[in-house]
Amino acid sequence: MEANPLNDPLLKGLTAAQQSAVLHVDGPLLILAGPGSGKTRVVTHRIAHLLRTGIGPQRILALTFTNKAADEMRRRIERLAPGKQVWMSTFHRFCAKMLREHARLVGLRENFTIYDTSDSQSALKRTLEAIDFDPGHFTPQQIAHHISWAKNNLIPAAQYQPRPGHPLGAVTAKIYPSYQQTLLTANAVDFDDLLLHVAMLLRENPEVRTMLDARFRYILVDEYQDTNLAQYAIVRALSMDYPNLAVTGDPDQSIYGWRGANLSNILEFEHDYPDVAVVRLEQNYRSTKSILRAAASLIAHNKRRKEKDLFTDNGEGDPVRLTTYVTNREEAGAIAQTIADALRAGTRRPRDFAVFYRVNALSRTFEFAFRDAGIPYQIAGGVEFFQRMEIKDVLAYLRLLNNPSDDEAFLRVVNNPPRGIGKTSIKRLAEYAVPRRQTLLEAARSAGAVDGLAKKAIASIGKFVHLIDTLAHLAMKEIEELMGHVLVESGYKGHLKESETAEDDERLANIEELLTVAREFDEQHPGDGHLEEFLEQVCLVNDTDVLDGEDDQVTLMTLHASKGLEFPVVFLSAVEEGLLPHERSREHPDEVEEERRLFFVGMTRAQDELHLSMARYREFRGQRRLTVPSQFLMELPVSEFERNEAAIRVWTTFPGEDAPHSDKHDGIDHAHDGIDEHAEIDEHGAAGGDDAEDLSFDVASFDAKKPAPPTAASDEPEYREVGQSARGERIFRLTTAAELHAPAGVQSPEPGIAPEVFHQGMVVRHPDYGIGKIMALSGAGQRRVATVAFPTVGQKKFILAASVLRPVKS
DNA sequence: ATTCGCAAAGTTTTT
DNA sequence: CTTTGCGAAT
Repeated sequence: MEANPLNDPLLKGLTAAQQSAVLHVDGPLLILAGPGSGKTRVVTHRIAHLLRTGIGPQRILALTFTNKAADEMRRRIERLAPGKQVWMSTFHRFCAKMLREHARLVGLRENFTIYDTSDSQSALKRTLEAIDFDPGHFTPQQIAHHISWAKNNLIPAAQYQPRPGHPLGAVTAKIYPSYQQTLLTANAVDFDDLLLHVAMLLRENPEVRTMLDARFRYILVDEYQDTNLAQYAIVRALSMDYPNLAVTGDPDQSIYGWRGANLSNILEFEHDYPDVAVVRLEQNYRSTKSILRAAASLIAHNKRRKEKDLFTDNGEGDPVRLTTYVTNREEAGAIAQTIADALRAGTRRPRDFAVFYRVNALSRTFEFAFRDAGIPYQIAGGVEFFQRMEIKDVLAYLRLLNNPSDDEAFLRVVNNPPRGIGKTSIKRLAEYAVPRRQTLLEAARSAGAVDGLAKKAIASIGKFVHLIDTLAHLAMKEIEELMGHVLVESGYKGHLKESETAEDDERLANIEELLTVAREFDEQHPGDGHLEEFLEQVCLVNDTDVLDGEDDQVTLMTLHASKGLEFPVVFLSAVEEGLLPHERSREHPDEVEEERRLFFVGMTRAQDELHLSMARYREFRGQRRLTVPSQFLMELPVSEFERNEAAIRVWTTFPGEDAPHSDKHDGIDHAHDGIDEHAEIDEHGAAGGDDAEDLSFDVASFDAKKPAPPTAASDEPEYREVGQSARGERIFRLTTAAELHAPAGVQSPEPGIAPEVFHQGMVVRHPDYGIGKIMALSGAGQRRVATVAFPTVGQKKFILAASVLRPVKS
């Protein structure tokens, strides 16, 4: 080992903190790594360091959450220490391997099938039917989710106890054991079982635990903040005799609490391993100072965290931009326009940009905008290849060959293509199989003995069984060849070819694609008999792994999907109450903290430019809604942002001229609406706000369109005349929903709250401006006036007796 | 066995 | 506005 860091390629260019992590060999290690802090570099260099101290590669295990992360790590290790085969994989893949070795210990056979989410759901529904249980108003999905929760929390079916007074728990208690039996009969596991079985196996078989603990002397866990209790137990069990456990993570980036990730695992790591070495990586190499400052300011509002001092030597950069658009279409259009301009100017390429949103449903507007603007884009997480019907069908044949007990696979293929085995016949088979704890294929073999089966059905079933047996002889062949036989001999391909629809043509193309996947697998796994491996490979893979910087396109994705990535320019859209934080988190403070972390993750993806935006009116689920700015905006240093407020716009016309049209396609060139063309008006019609003095007029943007006739009850925003300027021009502004829904002249749908309720420093909510803080109060009684600071629009004055301000409980 | 129509519900989703 | 699931109808 080299002593001088300057000459050591593994230490060169690293900070003292990073070096200490790289050089750490024995004992527990906690690396608290802020966003963009060079974590992957530290981790890979540390593994390379372990290797060169003479530790065998087979003694090292690195666990990640995604295939992508594992692949990236493997790639970098290969560069640092060529030829060393360190075991790097996802938790689930690792557990699948362990479980194959010890399947018998949990009542499985080593050729078990891994059910994906839809297989599991279908198995659950089948179980409900089989035990003839009516879950009342609970959906199978809710029950599945709750079973998943139990598994993530290390509660096996036998130990599940419903909490008193919890109806869903009571229902789950009835179904969970039966569902497990269904899986066991099918020699199958769901995703959660992979972890649960291994955790239980380690707990109940000390000799196995001891052996594996000794086998994996050096364990490394990435994204430790996202581990759930089962993963925690597994890691813990493997690090008792050899507690050389290194975990990396950032409590501030934990965004999978809703899936059972337990933030306590990382927060309490020092408690679990008292002699832990803690390394904090707080220097950020990714973002500008202004971006980092904003992100740090936001996350500081979380309670459950470890204080971190993020800093960077990078430049100050452009200020973070916060823009309020009138509608989501304008938001998307303006973002597309901004990108198009940069592309035209040649300063950026498409792959430099990313657009984030909280929910997938918001992607649509962007798709249209990008298509219109002719900007190449890709969306993370569309309809996934391996979820397609035809792919699942073909794979189901292979699954059934590998594991004849796989009932889900049987059901999928038994009458596909149609061979005259209808619903009734299948029902009879199931009725025969379930009480005997037989698999459906076993029952099919004794079809003659099954009550109530028609002669024709018995013959068809016999033919199907024969087909499977014939194909089973080929199961040891290479995957591509096997798949070819399946496609032809099952008649699946022929059935698709017969039909002439474009849809089926596409399916055939997808099947060709699957054959290519098989061919590639064969090339990587020379020789026969890798069917099980192939199936495991394809069911533990996610197509978003394919999505990376290969293509030069703008990337559209959810905030969740953005974790671990970085982009020069990030647009973070729809920063609105109900979306960020999401509606469903409102009740629980913990969940609001997770939403804040989600926002933090999104912001810290940006290298050079961060653009936050919101729309005053958002079309969502077919409805146009007035939005409220996100409460998180209050926690950002908005005073140093570049703010563009386009929400409440003032148009003026000279006497005799027409007012602007309120239709969205009104001919007004919104793309050119800038801050200096508009000013704000408070609800009393008086100019106010920071920019009031700069009120300027935009006569040029009017065309000859007629103003919309005032309609009584409409959700459409419209332009209303609100007064005259000193020069006699008519002033219009876009109405707010509060006005639209209230009779004219009435400001508030409900009477004002007694003015004396308000006090300085109180947090209040305004229907248009969102959440703000009372900065000052003056006057008394009916004339009492509050000065309120809002994150998006600055300070506003309100006569309390008449205003729609409401105190916010906090 | 497919197709049609209507009702209901619609965070996020590494595996 | 979608997508999805179920039941009825061809």
